[in-house]
Order: sequence, then structure tokens, then C-alpha cells
Amino acid sequence: MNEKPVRLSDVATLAGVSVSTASKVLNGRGRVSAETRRRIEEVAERLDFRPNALARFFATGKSQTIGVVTSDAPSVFALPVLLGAQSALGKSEMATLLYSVRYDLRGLGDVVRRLRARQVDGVIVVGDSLESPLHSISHDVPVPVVYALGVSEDPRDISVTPDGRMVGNLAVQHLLDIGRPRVVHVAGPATDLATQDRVRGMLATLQGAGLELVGDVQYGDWSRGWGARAASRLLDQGTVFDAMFCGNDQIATGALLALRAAGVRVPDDVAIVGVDNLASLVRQPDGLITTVDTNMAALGEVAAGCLLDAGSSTIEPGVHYQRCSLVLGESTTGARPGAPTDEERYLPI
Amino acid sequence: MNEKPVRLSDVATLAGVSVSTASKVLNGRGRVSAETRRRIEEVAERLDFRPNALARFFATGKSQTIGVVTSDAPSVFALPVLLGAQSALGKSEMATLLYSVRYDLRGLGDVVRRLRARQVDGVIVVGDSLESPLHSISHDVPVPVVYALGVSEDPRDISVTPDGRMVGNLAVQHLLDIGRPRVVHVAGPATDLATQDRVRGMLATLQGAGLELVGDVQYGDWSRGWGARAASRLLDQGTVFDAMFCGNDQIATGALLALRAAGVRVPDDVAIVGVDNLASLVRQPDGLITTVDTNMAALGEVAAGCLLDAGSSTIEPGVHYQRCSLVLGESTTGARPGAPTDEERYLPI
DNA sequence: CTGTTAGCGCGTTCAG
DNA sequence: CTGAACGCGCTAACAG
Repeated sequence: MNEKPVRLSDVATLAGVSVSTASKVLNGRGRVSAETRRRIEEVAERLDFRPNALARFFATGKSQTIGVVTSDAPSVFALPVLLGAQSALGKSEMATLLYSVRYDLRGLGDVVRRLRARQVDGVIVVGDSLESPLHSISHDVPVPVVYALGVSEDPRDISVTPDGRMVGNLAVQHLLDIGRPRVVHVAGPATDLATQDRVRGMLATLQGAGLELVGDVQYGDWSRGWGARAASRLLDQGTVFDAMFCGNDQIATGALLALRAAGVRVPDDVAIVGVDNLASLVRQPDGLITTVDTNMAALGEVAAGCLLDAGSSTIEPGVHYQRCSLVLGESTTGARPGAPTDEERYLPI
Repeated sequence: MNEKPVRLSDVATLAGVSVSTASKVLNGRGRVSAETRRRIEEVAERLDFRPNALARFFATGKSQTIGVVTSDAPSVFALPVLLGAQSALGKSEMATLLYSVRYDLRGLGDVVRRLRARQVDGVIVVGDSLESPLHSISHDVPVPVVYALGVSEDPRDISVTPDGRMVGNLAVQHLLDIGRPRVVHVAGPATDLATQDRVRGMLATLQGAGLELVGDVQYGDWSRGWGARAASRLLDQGTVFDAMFCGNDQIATGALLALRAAGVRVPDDVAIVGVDNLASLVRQPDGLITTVDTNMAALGEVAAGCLLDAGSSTIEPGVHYQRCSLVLGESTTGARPGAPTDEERYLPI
């Protein structure tokens, strides 16, 4: 556990060459005879040589490190983004420095100071919703910044965020595909950018099929309670519909409960699609709700990729939209793939 | 954004002193006259001097950085632990390097290599359940390691984990306090260490009150479906009980649904307590389930604290148990604190 | 109390 | 093709 670390000079002397030659070989630079190369590599291997990253960073001025900034109390969505980014960066021998700031992403001054002090090579700012734009720090740090799971207030910044229109599109297209043309939409807050994009995608898809939304968009919040109330109200009003697109899985769950409590069969009478694949995020997938997965891990990877390319290639500034995908569940199919036995079956709530 | 950084030598020359004097002042070391001290600080301030952390680390051999290792696909519980640790470390100007490894925490070899290369000053290994012990890497790295949200396979390591007995204790004590002596327990898997500890705490508390558990412990999995099935079965068997302690909130939710579906009033006929405060973890608290919060953020902070103290003070090896706390909800109180209006009220499922 | 001197371990010229 | 020499920015002994 505690042999003192072997240095490049150790390798060099043991291989009978100078430090600089060893350096060249181990970094693949410069032309060196195959023989000495082999010898150096062999010695390095044998000694289990690990270059002191700190010294290397210091010498090169690059830290091979990017800073990831997140809120102090982020939503569940932040974790997969973080890990996706970490995974992508790790492949390039980059490390991920994690910072959190209190609540909103306002008080960034202190974090910016730390990021600069540590000479990070880039920064990813991870938001936790699309309620409001992310505060831009691109002009406070001398390295590339990308914004994930949110949109920077500065349109010249690079932001990566779920494709809300595609969410609306996939959800409604699925409902149409299974023969449910009478769609209602129980959404989250009207002011949320995610809500707005999903509505656009939904309306475009309906229009493309020559259909219209049943009634107005029902705006509310993101809670299960809102989903239940909205469903009850629709029933009370005598609205006729055979499909429901909900702003997230919480709303969908609430709506499903209310509908079944009122004797409406799901999915036989009404099919329901949610958004987020929340059950899978909390690692307890139960296949209950058909949902649109916003692929947060992939989003994190893309954000990291943008950062890595930011220097070399030309990534266009602006908002990049992350594709999402449909995950089937009982709320539209009526049965889970790999249907369980009765004993295993989840209670049909 | 891009003036070239000011170095310590810049500050020194402008203040008319040598580099080392400036260094001493800005690090609070050595005795320096108040006058020169003031002058140096003033210049540093004016120039907005930020020491190059990389250079400092290199010179001192310490990276002021700790590595946090988590699973590639961690449970929701990992995020608060991560952030709690980050927060505690940040107060000591320590940074947090995030690493994830595939699935289980086995393939740690590569991560260990990176941790060593970057000269981290310590490591926190974050597990994602108590199903199985965490693989010990304490002998693979030359710095202190603590294990959080899991227990190291090596009893000489320091592990920080939720206090499962206290969970059982708080839950059952609350049920007894509200006058419910006939308690059943719907648990998670029998093999899970968390389950076992909770059972012990529960039984001890019952015994202390001169009571016995109603029936056997019902072992199952962590799902909502299991909670529902267990509740139904208890009813079918004619078991008489007025309180239910569930292994987590998912189980509790399933049980609650099944009971209400069978015409049993909750909490009037049966009071329910869960574990995890899951609703709050996913940032959509709805006050439905009375639950035991395992205080994951605090656990992360404690783990970080252990690491910081590991060198200086004497932290005893072994398992440290993190205190938990009770969070009241409708499933035992019958009404949420700050009861909502009818319109705001969540659907009583 | 302050300045001088020497590294920390590696990358990178530039001579040989 | 190889090696000697220097520098990255800062800290830490040791002199003055």
C-alpha cells in the first residue's frame, strides 16, 4: 500500500536512457528507435510506473479536469446527467470535479473562483428544470462552458436540453398508433419551457394527422395530486376522450388512479402516456406507465462531448436538443412485456 | 475574461518584497510585520491574485482533492450523499473528484489507478444499498478511505451507514405513541442488511413496551407491488392489526392502496409508516406517507468529516451509524400539517 | 522579521 | 536518434 511512487527518472535510469527520452516514449511523441522504446515500455510496465498527474498538469498548464456545477438540491434528473458526463469524460482521461451551489444556480461567484483556481479545462452547468434560464458564467471563466438540462440565458452559449417537441411527438404518435384519436393533455406549469415545447410537439403531431386536441391544455403543476384532480374534472365535465398525454409520470399516476377510481378502465377506455420514466430513475421500474424517457445519461454524455469538441471542432452555439424515446407500459399496452404470473403481478391499482 | 493570470511573483515585486514573504503572508504562515502584511494583502487584493492551485499542489504533494466513487447506475440515495460530502469538503477548500464504475463496485482497478495518479488525499466509496458488503480498496490506495451508504467487507475500514435499528425504533415508537400496539411488518428482502437491522430495532422497541409483533415478519422485495400483495394477504388471512411498518415508502404506498381498495381506512383503521422519505428525494413531497428519513445528505457530510479527521484525530474503525428522523404524513396523522384547501388537496387515494 | 536558494516531477526546447 | 538544460508557480528550509 505504501511503497513510494516510482518516478519517470526511475524508469529512465533503469532503462539506461535519459528522462526526456523516456518521456517521449511514454507520451508517443518524437521518433525513438524501436529497441529503446521497447525497453523503456518494458521497464515502465515492470515498475508499474504511473506519471504524477499533478506534476504533468503543472508542467503543461492543463488540468485534464472539467468542473460540473449543479444545484445544492437538484432533482433526480441531475444524477444521470452527472454520471453520463463523467463516463464520457473518463474515456478521455478527463476527471470530473463536482461542485454544488445553494438552491438556484445564482450564487456562482465562489464556485467560479474555485474553478479558476483549479485551472479546469471546461465547465458543465447542470440545471434541474426548464423553469427559468440558467445564469451564464461563460464570461467569468477562461474556458468553454456548456449548459445541460437547462438553457443558458445567453443564446451564444451552448446548451443541451431534452427535445420537448419530440416528447410531445412520440407520446401522441404512440396514442394515435394504437388507435386513440381523442387526446387530452394534462400538463405541468404553463410557464415552464418544457411544458411549452411538449405542447408544440403534441399539437404539430395532431395537426399532421388531421386531428385536434380535445379541449384546452390543462395546465397545473407536476404533482400526482394535480393529475388526479385534472382527470376527475375532465370526467365531471363529461369530456369525451380515449387518450391522455400527461406532463410527467407523477401526473400520469395521479390521473390513472382517479380514472380507475371512477370506474374508467385503463388502458381499455383511456390510454395514458407520461414523461420522465421516473420509475426507472428511482431504480424500481414497474412497467405501469407508458412514458417518454428523456435519456438524461445520454444528455450528460452529449454535454461532455460538446465540451471536448469545443476547442477543436466547430460546435454551433445555441440549444442542442437531446432525442428521447418511448418506453411502453401497461397504461397503453394493457400488459407488460414478459407478463408476470398472478402471484408476481403488481396490484392493478 | 482572458487577461493572463497574475502570479505570486507579480504580487511580490509590486509590494516590494520577495516571493517567499508574499507566500507566507497569503498562507498565514511565519511571522511578518503588520505593515508588510497589510501591503502585500492590499496588492494581492488589487491585482485579484488567485494562486495557481496546480502549482501549489505540485509543490506540496497534496491535491486538496478527494475522490468519490459511486456505482454507474446508483439509486436515488446516492445523489444526496454525494452532495452532502461535496458540501462538507468544500468548506475545507477540498474538491470532489467524481468517479463511477460499472454496476457493482467490483471493477475498481481502473478507478484506483486514476485516483492514485491524481494524488487524491482521500476516497469515499458510495454504495447504493446494503445488499452486499462493499469491496475494500483501502489497501490499494495510499490515502484514507471511508465507505458510505454501505459497509466495507473489511471490518477495519471506516463505514458510514444509516442506523437501521433506529429506523425500526422510530417507526414503531411512533406507532405506539399514537396508540397502535398491533403492529405488522412488511419488509424488504430478508438478506438485506438494512432489513435485518430494522427488524432488530423494531423488535427491541416492541419488547421494551411489553409487546410482540403481530404475525411473522413479511419478507419480500422493495416494490409497491409487494406492499400491495402483502397487505391483501394479511387481510385475507384475517390477521388483526392496526399498524403497519413497511420496509420502504414504495411498499408503504402499495400497502396503502391495497388497504383502501379493500375498504380499510388509513390511518383510522390502520396506520402506516414507511422508510426513505422518497417523495422528498424526488422533490415532490406530498405528505402522504409517514416515513423515516435516513438523512442521506447528513450521511455524506459525516463521511467527508471522517475523511478529513482520518489523519489527525482518531476516528475508530468500524461502522458508524447515521441517525435518522421521523417525518409525519397522512398515513398516520390523518391530515397534513398546514392542511390544504379542497381544491389544493391531493386526491385521497 | 525578511530574502536567498533549492527543489517538487514532468514536458519541451535545443544541441550533440 | 538521444541527452542535457531549463522552466512551470509555488512552498519550504535555511541564511542573513
